Amino acid sequence: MKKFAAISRFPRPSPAAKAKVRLEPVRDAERTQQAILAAAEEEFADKGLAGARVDAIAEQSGANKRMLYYYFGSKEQLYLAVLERAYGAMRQAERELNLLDLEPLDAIRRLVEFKFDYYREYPRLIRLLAGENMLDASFLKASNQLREMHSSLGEILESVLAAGEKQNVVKPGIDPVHLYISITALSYFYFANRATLSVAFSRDLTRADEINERRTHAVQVMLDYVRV
Amino acid sequence: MKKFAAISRFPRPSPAAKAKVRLEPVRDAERTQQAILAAAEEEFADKGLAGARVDAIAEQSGANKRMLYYYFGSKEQLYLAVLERAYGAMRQAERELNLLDLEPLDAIRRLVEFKFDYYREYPRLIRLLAGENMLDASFLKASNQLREMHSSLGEILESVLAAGEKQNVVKPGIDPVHLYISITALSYFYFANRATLSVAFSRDLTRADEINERRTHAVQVMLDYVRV
Amino acid sequence: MKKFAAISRFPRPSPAAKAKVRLEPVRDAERTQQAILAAAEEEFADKGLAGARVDAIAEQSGANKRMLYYYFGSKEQLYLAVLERAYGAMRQAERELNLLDLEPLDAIRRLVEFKFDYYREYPRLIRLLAGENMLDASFLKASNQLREMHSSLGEILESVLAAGEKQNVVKPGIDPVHLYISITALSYFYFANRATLSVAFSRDLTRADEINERRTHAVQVMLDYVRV
Amino acid sequence: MKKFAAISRFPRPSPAAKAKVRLEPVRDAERTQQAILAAAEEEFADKGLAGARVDAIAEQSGANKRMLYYYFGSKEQLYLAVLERAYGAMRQAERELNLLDLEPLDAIRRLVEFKFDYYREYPRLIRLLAGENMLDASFLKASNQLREMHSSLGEILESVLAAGEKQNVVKPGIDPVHLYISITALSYFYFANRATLSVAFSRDLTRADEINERRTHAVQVMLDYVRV
DNA sequence: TATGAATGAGAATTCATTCAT
DNA sequence: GATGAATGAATTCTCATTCAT
Repeated sequence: MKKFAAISRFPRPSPAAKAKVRLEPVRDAERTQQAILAAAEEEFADKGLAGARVDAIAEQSGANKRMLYYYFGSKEQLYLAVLERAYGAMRQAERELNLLDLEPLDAIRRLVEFKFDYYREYPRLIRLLAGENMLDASFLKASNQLREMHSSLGEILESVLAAGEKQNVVKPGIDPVHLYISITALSYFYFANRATLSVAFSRDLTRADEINERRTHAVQVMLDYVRV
Repeated sequence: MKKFAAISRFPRPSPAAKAKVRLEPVRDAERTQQAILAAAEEEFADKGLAGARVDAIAEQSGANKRMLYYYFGSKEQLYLAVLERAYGAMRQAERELNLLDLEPLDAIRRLVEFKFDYYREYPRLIRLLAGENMLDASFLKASNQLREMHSSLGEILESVLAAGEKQNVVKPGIDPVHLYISITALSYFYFANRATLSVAFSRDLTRADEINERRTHAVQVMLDYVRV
Repeated sequence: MKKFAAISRFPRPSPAAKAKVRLEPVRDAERTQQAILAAAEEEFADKGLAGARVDAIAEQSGANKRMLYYYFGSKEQLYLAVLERAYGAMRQAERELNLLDLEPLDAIRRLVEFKFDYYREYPRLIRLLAGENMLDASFLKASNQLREMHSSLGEILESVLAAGEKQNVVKPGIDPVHLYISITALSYFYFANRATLSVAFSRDLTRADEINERRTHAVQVMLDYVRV
Repeated sequence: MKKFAAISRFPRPSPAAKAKVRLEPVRDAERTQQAILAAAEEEFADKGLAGARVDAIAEQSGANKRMLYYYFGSKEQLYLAVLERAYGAMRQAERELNLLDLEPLDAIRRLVEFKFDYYREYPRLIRLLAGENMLDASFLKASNQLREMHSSLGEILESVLAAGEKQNVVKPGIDPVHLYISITALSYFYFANRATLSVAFSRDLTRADEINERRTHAVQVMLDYVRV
């Protein structure tokens, strides 16, 4: 008897699928696709594109392997679908931050915390991005959908910094792109490399108190940098 | 039991291997092993453990595929040997920094610059580490050699910070481990994710002037953070 | 849906397979498995576990090599399946002998003849057992299925001997296990070692008249032993 | 520092080799060959021709792998050499039995006991023979040396039986070849199949008391058969 | 006579993908 | 839409044997 995998809360299944009554898992296109995507996300995040196994995804999703090709065409296209969904969800969340409504320093703090919290709650994204970087972002580059998803944060941060300068609370000359990269780096690197770092420092960096301490640290570093 | 001669600052493939020139069949165990290691480092850095191809390593190294098993036992053991060499070389280089001989703020700057320069010159290390993190550092954890290679930088940074506090040039209460992680993050993330970042910001982050700007930025961020 | 009829007394390769005729690609799991088992039995009996070639089994069975792993997992597990089938069939045949319905001496004679005839008709079993003995019965020992297939003949022979003693036609004190071993030995050794024996005695022991003579001899030896 | 493997007591090294003072194991042709033969005998007995590993033999013998080819030419020729040595030693031992000097029934008993004891003390021979039988005695057949080593026991047993008949202690009409085969079978099968038999009867047939009981049983069976 | 490095032909196993129903 | 069987091209690994010293 087949079971569908739990579906990640981040890239949510469409409301339609969600509203469906859970009956026998037969002949429900939307639901099958979501189950495959969820299983694929896990597998690709865990093993990378090369290490992922189509068989594992099929089994984990509860769908027949043939369905995977039916809906997505190939392993690579499935990988792309996963990437688009996860990456798109993050970009969407960023867009909903409304940083321009905040005081400049609050906006910086908000962004740092958002990045940190997002990665903490959705570590698969980090692994997907790490894998994609090992592929030189070749799928990101090839994706029409994702090419159009430029981070708008560059421009938004530019406005934030400009406002801060005008209010004399932010030092002048900060490159918004490098600022964004650093904000992301402080969280991403921590979550991406917890494994090797824990070994290197003989200190369990996966504990909740360590994580909270890191969050405070990241905010502090970035605020110290932007403040006048 | 084999021992390697002193390892050059970055283990790099010999020019011969790089040009895919077949080694003349000199029966030189050391040379063959080095050629295999060099080729393997490149392949594993490029493709990760799962994506790497033993055949490709053999061909690239100019050695017979059988030699790879003769000397290293299996693909995974070869991967471990590569990791140990690359990781060990970095730790060794860190040890030679002699940060304690510098003024506290100079030491911080020196460390940021060192990390940045090391990754810039040896990007394969980043890719190896990224791959290893996707494996949850399972090989790092399993390696006796590497387990003993705890970064000594935790303690060294602690001394640097203490000295800085005493001289009243460093703010109190900084956690040396998180400081080290942030220093590393600012460089690592940049080099590791240049590919996706360049897409996201439509800006070629691989150009030399961008890289230099990044270096300056990283130093600034960390100094702003530690300064009193 | 195709199904094979009850399996003939000795699992033997279908004539089709024997003639190396490619099965038409009917998608019939049961049939494919049986074809693989039959081909594997022949190969393992011929060459032993180490000498058998997975490629040869695949070709002989008419199935794709991949199917072999699909259904049996590995060469060793396939070997085990073959062993279980062949060994189980013999134990089953033994169980159907109903020795207790016969007069004691008739029962002994019946058992000797049965063993002899079984090995004569199914020489692959001898070769499988010889191979398995060279592996110290490691697969027999590891098989849950086979562990439970203790020969019941120990107890049955015990009853036969007891009845014979009571009737004063069998001498007392005979160990049923050693009796069984000897009965088996006289047939097994002959068929297993015909090759070397024929050389040693410059006498073709594979001829039908030699075989019949041997059968008579074996019966005589065992009856002379048990008779009072 | 290399060590030579212990050399089996059955096929003994030549006296010359034996008299050598044990110095460093360099450049002693005879000794190297004996070490290789001893290691090969163990490996071939354990694994069969197909399962045996040339590397294992070389390592176990303490000799360089190249030496193995230097002295024996190939894996198969080495196997043959092992077979010839082991088989020849048994035939030689048989020849030294001098059965004709004994009373007929004593001669039979002597032969049964000899076979039993020889296999007990030299179980590798059983495994070598079992392996060779799986190869259809192809090496025995091909060996000039072994072809000439017909068992003389056929003729000797014929004389023994004739004498027994004349003395009226042996029943007439016994085929000496089948008698010899049965005598061998009762011991060989027991030692060859102890592994599977122990499993089948849940009884440890490798214990010393079991073995002694078996010896008595074998003598009894054969004497009951030949006696008038 | 001895040694360790090297080789190429296989052998087992894996994997993404397609077919027949 | 869905399923399980089937496929062939890789892919890792093994092995007997030979070469250079």
